Amino acid sequence: MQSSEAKKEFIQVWGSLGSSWGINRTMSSIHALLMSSSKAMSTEEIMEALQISRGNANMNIRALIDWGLVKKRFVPGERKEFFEAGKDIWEIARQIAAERKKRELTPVLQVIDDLKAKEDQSDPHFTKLLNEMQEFTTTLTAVMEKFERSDRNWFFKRLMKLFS
Amino acid sequence: MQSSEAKKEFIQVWGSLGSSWGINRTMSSIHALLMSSSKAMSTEEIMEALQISRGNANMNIRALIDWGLVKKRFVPGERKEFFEAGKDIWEIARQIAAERKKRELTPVLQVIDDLKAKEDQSDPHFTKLLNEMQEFTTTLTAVMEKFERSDRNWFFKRLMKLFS
DNA sequence: CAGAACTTTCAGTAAATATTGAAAGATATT
DNA sequence: AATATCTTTCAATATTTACTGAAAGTTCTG
Repeated sequence: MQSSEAKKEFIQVWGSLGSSWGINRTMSSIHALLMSSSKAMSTEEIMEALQISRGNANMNIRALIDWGLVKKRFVPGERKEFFEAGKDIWEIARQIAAERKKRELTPVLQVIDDLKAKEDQSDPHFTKLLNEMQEFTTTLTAVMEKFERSDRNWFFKRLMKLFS
Repeated sequence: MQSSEAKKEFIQVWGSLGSSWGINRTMSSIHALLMSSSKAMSTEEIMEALQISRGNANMNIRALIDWGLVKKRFVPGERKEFFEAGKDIWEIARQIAAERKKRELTPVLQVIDDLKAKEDQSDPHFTKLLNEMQEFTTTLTAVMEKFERSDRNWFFKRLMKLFS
């Protein structure tokens, strides 16, 4: 499958966007490739399309599966695995938000808790900072959980309404 | 000024959080240091506290100023510059959101526009993807702009109401 | 169960990114 | 206007992160 110029550019852009958000370039490129492909692709095809090694392809496909962004797909009569990405953009956003919440927000809440316990109260300014940060993070977590559970459009509808 | 253990840990955690979001570790460490300091600090003091070189300190302080997270502060009788970070966590979040919108969301909208123009319509699936991505990005941009302009208490109140 | 088809791992290497420190550039001071 | 104080720049270097490819591992097939 030879991609159109537009698809290639899309893959490129998505890759660099990912990398500026702390997600490795290859991982987001594979994601873009699979999103823009209408059929599931094998590891070989991905390697070929992006000109990357087998090890790299394999590792990043696994990472995408881990993030819930890509699924294995068994193709009748084929022995090897095929992969496909979910195509609904709101669903993808929800998945990414949920994962980042789990990976980054939850640990931060934990750390703040620990710090508050350690902190000797000698610096009221710092104590206040920790408290506000805890409040902020807790609220943000709640927002993300709501988003995580909301159905496709409910959340953004509410949000837009809130701001209109 | 010798920081407490808790402050040191806070700086450390904030730094690694930043780096997992594509912001360089030193930049977020300096930010954490300044947030947790009740007085403005000079470049020298920052270098000393974080054990970093002058060049590194200077570059990252400039970046923080660029992001609107840190401000110069002239101290009477002192020739050198002092720096201080805003302390209001909602304000900080707003600033970061606004900057990332400007740096990443706006360019993406531009690219999608270009791609839609280039795309030859031969692949309806890809066309649909681009359209949905455009819709999504536009909505997200609108939400962030609202957040950007809203005043602190208003936003917080509305947000809490959404979840009650 | 031997061999083929495919997947995973990981030590070595390459590439990207961040940091240093010394020199050049400013700006103030006498 | 020479000197001192402070800031910025940037080529060299160090560190971190990502990638490769071959070998080991796994699963399927006849």
